[in-house]
Amino acid sequence: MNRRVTVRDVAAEAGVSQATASRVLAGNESVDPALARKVQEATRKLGYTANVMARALRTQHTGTIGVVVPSISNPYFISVVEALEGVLAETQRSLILCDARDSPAIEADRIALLLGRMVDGLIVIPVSATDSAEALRSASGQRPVLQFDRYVASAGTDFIGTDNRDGLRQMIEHVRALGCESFAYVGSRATTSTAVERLEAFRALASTPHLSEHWELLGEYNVDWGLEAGRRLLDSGALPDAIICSADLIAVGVLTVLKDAGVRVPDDVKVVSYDDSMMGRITSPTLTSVRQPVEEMAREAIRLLDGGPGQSSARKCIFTPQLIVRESTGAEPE
Amino acid sequence: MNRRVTVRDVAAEAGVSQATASRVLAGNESVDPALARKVQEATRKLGYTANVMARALRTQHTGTIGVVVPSISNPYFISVVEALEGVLAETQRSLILCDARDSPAIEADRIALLLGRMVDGLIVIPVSATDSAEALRSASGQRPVLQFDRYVASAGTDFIGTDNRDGLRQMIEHVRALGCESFAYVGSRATTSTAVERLEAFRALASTPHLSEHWELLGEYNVDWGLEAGRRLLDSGALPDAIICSADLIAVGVLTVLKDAGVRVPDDVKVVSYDDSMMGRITSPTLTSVRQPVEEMAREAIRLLDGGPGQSSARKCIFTPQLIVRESTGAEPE
DNA sequence: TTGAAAGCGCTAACAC
DNA sequence: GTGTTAGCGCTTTCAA
Repeated sequence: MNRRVTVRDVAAEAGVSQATASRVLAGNESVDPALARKVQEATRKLGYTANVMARALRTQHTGTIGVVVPSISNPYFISVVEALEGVLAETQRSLILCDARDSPAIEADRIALLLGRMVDGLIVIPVSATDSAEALRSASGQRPVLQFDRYVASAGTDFIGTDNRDGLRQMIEHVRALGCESFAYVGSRATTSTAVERLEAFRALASTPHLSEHWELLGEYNVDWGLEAGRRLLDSGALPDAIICSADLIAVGVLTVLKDAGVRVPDDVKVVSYDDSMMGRITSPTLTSVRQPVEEMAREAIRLLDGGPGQSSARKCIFTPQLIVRESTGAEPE
Repeated sequence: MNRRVTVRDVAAEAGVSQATASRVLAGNESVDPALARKVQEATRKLGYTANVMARALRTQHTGTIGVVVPSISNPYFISVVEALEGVLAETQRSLILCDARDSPAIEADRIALLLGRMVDGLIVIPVSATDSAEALRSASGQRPVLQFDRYVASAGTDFIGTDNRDGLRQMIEHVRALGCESFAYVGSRATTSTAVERLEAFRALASTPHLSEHWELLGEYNVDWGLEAGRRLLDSGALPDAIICSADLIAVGVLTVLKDAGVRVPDDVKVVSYDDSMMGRITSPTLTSVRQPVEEMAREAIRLLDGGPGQSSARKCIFTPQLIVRESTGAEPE
């Protein structure tokens, strides 16, 4: 646990000034090739790596962006992180990740942490449409901030998301085409923009004038809620023709309960879901699910972030998702 | 995007020296209550938050530890991160997470990044038993470093892990008790300590003098490899009585292929796995899997890290895992 | 091209 | 109890 090796050490070893060493390390300044080589060698010999914090203190940027997700155990969020990581790697940058554990307080804390560590920008999937606003707003006063997937209007930051309404439309048209006329919606409580938009779209689309009844079960974005909701559905007596789940995590729970009760999917009831995460490919049956174009969204997110703060007002960029049909609505096993 | 507000600003606003302001902010020094109040007010009025990097540059610690995992999409690693996060939260600390994307080069890079950001310590699940050594060794010269789950002996750091040999013993004894006599092992190539230990244990335990044949399929820790291995098993003609998988991710792939081929688990073949991650609870059938005591391991990890570098030599702390029996070896559906 | 020196925002000696 | 000052490791004027 030796003292860190600093530019000063490198400079001494190479027999040049600190400034020269720094120039060589930066690469872009004009330095005598001979001296440059000496510095390179010293660097290698001493195993020098720059202290990012000290450098950042000076330059005000770090080549890292901070990412805060509501829950690290949601595979959809993980896929977002991986996509962002890929895009950043193209420009030699990296990301540091924090988990808000579904708590606005922890989220605010992590945002402050990242800001204090001088990330060049922040990408946040907000925990709450209301309680996340303040932290986002105050952060956006210091660094470019972009909301991803979920939108908090009052935060006043740029936003990348998808058309949840259209996603729901695709789900419902698909099962209607299969003959379904009654629907249950199993989603999360309306605490996020995605939850609100999906629920409203469901309400608008699920019932037509002359037919179909529908019902709604609202909880959280996790497997346990899916299990619970599945049980309630079963206890209520009659099942709908189709169960519309607002996330794969939830659908997984629902599917499990259905299976245990001997209900056959898709024969007895169809199940459609949202996210198209890895989970939906390992369940039995596999899940028909709405895929969001995560890679493209990630690329656009970094582009916006790099563009600095929105010129005048916050920019919104909405992508169109696409339904992927699998066994839970009757696709043949691959 | 205003200029940051600094202690200097707060001090000026409160009409005291920078040092006094800093003392008040630190809290533990003795300061005239009247002045203290002024500083508090100025802080609030200006919306001051300390710059963690500047502070760290001075104090050499940050209240954050860095965690590097081989792959963020492996739910077992995610469970480790969540456990660590919980333990750190108890002492108002937090963690920043980096994904090595299964590459020793990226891993080295992330370790340097974290070190440059002055984390107080590093917990690493190494990507490779050989290629991760250098980065770990050099990091351990600067900060306390602890290896978790996988061990790189030459790195010379402390280690927290589980007894993989015993895990395998439990798996095999369990299926033997169920009458299985021939086994296939589907694991990852021997590039990590866990892969090596599990494979060796399998070899030592799977064949007894008078009966049973066995075979080995070695690939990666992911679902695709499980799919591939499952296909090979099927193509080879006869199936073993039991398939021993070295990770849930792999078992999930194997199970999928088996299901598609109409092979019944556990009737036709038993499947046992390792990790007891969430995945194993959503597959059909659910997976019998070896659970590692992640919470306790996390707590011990932080304890070791806090204890500073190993007094003399590297400390190793080995926990005992436990087999959880589920449907894939015949447990009744909950 | 190179070096000396200032300063990013903060804390900790050391003086008063 | 409070202020002055040095310096954490780095980059970047400004002179030479």
